[in-house]
Amino acid sequence: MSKDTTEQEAVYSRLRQAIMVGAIEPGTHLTMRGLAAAMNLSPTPIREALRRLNSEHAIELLPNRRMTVPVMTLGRFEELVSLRIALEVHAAARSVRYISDVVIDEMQQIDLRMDRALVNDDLDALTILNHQFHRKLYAANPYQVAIPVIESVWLQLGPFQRQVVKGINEFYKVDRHREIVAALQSRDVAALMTATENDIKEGVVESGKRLLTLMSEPA
Amino acid sequence: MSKDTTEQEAVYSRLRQAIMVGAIEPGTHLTMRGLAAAMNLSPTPIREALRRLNSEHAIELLPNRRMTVPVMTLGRFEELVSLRIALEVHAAARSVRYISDVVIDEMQQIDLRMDRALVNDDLDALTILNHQFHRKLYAANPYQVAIPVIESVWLQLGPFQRQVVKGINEFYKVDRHREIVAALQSRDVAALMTATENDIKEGVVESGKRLLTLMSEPA
DNA sequence: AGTTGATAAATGATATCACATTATGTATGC
DNA sequence: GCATACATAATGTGATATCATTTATCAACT
Repeated sequence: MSKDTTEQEAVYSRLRQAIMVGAIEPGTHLTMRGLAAAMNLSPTPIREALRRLNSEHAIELLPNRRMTVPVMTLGRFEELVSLRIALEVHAAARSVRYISDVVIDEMQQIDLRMDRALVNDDLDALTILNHQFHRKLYAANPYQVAIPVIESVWLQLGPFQRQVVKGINEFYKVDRHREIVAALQSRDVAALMTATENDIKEGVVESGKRLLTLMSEPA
Repeated sequence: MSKDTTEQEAVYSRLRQAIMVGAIEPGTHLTMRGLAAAMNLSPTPIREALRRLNSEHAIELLPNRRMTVPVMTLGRFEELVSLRIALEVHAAARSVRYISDVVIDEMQQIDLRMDRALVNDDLDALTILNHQFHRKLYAANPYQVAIPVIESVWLQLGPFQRQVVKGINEFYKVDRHREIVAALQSRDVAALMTATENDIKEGVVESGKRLLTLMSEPA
């Protein structure tokens, strides 16, 4: 039995992915023994994975020692989105000088797959591909240190993702991705920054706000 | 026996603090059983703490499964500092509308303690207080989500911190903190942003670059 | 009927144990 | 003398056991 990766790492990736696409509903209680039983493992690797996710603020540790996926509020949502914009605009600008035609081409490939996912109404794939598209750009910078930080923000927006995406699938503008690509081709940093900001804003902000406002009104 | 906090958490905080002030030299090999023996604990809580730190990129996991504090390179350093500036300028701007006289006063108190630490040549205290000063500002924003992200960057700059601070203690301009305070008092966002950027730049950048250049030349 | 109190079940935290992998030190061969 | 092969020690990983705390269940009481 060749163990190239640890169980703990596998559990971590799996849960992380689930949270990132919003597969775990906010407020869900997570128990170590429950997850352990579901994955046929001992509680040990589970607990390690959960703690890592807690360190990244993907999972909340309640005072009772219970763990749950945090619920989104309007204030937190706005902060997370504006942080995401600040981070990604920064990372995009920092990547421009390392951009090559190969990278641009790969980004376009991902964008094409997004079109297909959109047609198939595959919202999880849409989210994952969108992340891939942006990560591809930031990863062009070889000394890059921003991606883990950005992914941490994606993670925290994750639980909310599915609900938001559901509401905006028809409004989603892949056009912004084309603007990003165009800015990269002409190595236009300013255009890239505004395109990135607009992409994030149009992607989630408007409908997210609308959703949260609706949620908080009825009470 | 009232356990208000877990062993794992204590180990995590302790190691994190040590890394943040640069007490652990880059390249040092960390073994779980070694740390466990040193702290009179079983390897279990140690491993959880180390994994959390690894998730935050404070500790590197080598392919041999060995763990170490990563060494700094010039490219990584520049990326980390520019990321730190982007993040803190953003967080500072986002905090202004929540600022009160109480917060400003507390920041000035911290700044005074920094003056004393500077006189006493207590470099670790200087680093910790500097972090406190900035965190106090960002924490004024009640919906704030940037602090964990910023601290993650501090952590990654940490191992390098002691060497840098040693080289710049006499150049360190606490004046910039006064500029930050002045900008807050007049609620001048633009001035706050430039003061924050200058504070970070003057604090570490110049001497850090110099150090890394010297280090990479002889080799 | 609803609330409270006691008991039982479940949970998280840590230590210990067992196993596979990796490192270290020693001796052997060239 | 130096490199290689082997044996031994050390290390990381995960399972199991144990304990304290928390949650759930249910009966008794007002």
